[in-house]
Amino acid sequence: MSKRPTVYDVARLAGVSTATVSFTYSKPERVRPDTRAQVLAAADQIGYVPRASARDLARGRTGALGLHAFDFLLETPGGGRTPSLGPDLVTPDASGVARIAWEDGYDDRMSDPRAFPLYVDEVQRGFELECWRAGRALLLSSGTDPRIDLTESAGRVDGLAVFPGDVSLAALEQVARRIPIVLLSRHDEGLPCNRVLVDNASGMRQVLEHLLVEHRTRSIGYVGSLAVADFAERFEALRSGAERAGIAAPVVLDDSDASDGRPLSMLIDLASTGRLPEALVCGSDQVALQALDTLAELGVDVPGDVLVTGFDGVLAGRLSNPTLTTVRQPMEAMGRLAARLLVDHSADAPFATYRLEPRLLPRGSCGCGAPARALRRD
Amino acid sequence: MSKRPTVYDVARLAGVSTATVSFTYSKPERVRPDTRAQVLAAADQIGYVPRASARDLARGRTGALGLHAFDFLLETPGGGRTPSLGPDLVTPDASGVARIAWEDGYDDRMSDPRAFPLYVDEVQRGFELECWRAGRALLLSSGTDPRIDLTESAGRVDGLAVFPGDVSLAALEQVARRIPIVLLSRHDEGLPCNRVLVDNASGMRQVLEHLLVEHRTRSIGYVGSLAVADFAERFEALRSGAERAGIAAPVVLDDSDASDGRPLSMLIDLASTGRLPEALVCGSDQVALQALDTLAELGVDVPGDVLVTGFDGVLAGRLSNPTLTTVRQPMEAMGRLAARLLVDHSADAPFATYRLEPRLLPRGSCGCGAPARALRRD
DNA sequence: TTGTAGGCGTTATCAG
DNA sequence: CTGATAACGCCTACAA
Repeated sequence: MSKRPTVYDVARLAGVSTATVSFTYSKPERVRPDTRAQVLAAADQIGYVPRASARDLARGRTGALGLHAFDFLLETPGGGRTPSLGPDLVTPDASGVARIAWEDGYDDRMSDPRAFPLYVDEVQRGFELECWRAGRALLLSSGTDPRIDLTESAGRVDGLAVFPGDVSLAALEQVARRIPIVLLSRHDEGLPCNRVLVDNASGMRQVLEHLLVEHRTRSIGYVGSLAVADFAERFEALRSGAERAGIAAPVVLDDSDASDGRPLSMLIDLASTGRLPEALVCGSDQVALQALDTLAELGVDVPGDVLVTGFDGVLAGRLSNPTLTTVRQPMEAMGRLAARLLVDHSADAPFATYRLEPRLLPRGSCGCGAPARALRRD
Repeated sequence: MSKRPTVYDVARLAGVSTATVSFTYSKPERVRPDTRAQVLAAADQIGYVPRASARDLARGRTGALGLHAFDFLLETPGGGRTPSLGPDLVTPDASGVARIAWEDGYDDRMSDPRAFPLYVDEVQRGFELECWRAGRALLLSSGTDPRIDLTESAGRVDGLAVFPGDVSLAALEQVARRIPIVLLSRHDEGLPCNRVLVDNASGMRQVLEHLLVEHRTRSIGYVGSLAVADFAERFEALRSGAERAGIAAPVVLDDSDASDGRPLSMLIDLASTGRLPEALVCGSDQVALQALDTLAELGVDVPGDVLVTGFDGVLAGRLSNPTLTTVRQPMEAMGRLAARLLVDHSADAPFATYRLEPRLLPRGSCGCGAPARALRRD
């Protein structure tokens, strides 16, 4: 009795059978009101809380949806997401109260738009909202061990959305055989599942056209890694677009090796030798913001000396100086769509790729700063 | 065989017993390497994914931590969190590709700093980070039915953090008897659990002192509801502070009834009859930003005609015009602390209340706009 | 190191 | 509407 109470305990106390107890929780309408009241009272009295694991086991499904990311450290080299510790746990005083103050700057560091919200956070939010709508619980997971962790979370949910990251195709294939999967911004071929991704080529075309038409740009540099699939697509669109427009192929400033300290060394080289192109098209907002910092330190004026554009549309781009011209991905919509595909999943529906349209947001870093009141409407 | 494979299937195929299969996953070191390889190969072949519900049931715990919120609609009346639908699911074409474009303004609405990230989001982020650190999965849940939903999620996790909202004390008490609970910004008395909250009084004292000393304010209005515990604490601190300072008691502009359409009718009244106090101290950033909007529409200049302050420190306060003077809660730290208390929980440790120190951030809405470059450093 | 068998707490089935 | 009982899939002594 002093152990965790079960349906049996409740049933005995309420003078009913376990089935009645079960129904009381899962199908209230199928049990007489006063019986129900008795059961609830009994449950209350002995502190009964139904165990989901038992229910899920019996039912054969969990009712939860999952969103799996991989170690953030891998995703944002040098980024601010490293899970650093807060202050040590203070011992409460006699009255059970602990006051915690912070060393100067702690909460500033902890509330940095450059670290949050990022792309994944906005997608995640969309996923959350759609889960609430569907009345589904949401299991968030993240892992460094690509094998174990993915399988782990897969075993807990009825459907799983997966962010880009270092996971073995084999593991994904395995999981995809048991539950529906949605790939977010991943281009892995041959997996039996739905995909939600953004039309990178369209986004880049919008950037290029804007630069060519509005700013008469004739020379372009691309800043960013080429290793990630999304980035590679973006660069390729830029390259082929430049070719089509008859301007020089974009110089590539790859920063993928610069994970810490002073990144963007190639940018520094070009800037200090006066060989900067007229515009720097960056593979992501994060890189673009770094570039803005670097250029500012070098005394290069943006957009006066060089135009800069990003990709993603994170909030930090509205707080930089100058504000960042960028391509906004419909991040929340991507998350919503992913969740919806999982919720509505039917075994026989064919898999599809959903390619969402991004949109150019001209702002200060290309000299198209919006008027003042646009602060609120963007 | 066409059904979901289980340990038995794997065991049979690998020519071992189910115990060996189990060990292969949970205690790899206790099984001979080649046996292990065989088991994994067999699992791979038939697409075996261990079911967490069965494991959790057998083990008696889930390994996951939970964060429970209540219906957002209740929390942010008239706010932008209403889970509205995205566009309808487009049918993919023959090649399995669906292109989705958006009506104008859709993604603007969907990416509004006034709706995200809010207080809860930043706390949640801290909680997430700490979960990753501890290698725990995180179950996010939200519910309208305060009774069922809370119990539901409680049944799935080893520990639960609870946001403020409409939940019956009885339900919380029930759950607290089975698993450790941490209350976030909740002041419910008498529950056997830890609490993490912010020192509202300290925050308000900082605001008041700033207004009195730096701006020589002599008359103050309080804007916001008094129904929520946090808000009530803030108002009380303001009231008693004003009394101590020998200035008039703050006028209360309660907006709790104005859930839609034109809120802040009292503010409009005062403004249009020229009876505005010198400073409007708001109970939250959200209310403060609404006040800023309303005042702008009325042609009242901030901070010229009236000073405005908020409370929370959400990102939107840096994007408003003028930027919002506010008190920042260490939101991420609160989330981290909550998770940590759950992870480190030991049955015999006494419960405590952790009261974190917030900090004043003087900005434009009280005429203390930071210098330009502070955009990045705040 | 590996196999056997009982138990974890609920749900579902099928009578009554 | 309620009661008995067999799954559900895995873990873990205990034995071999």
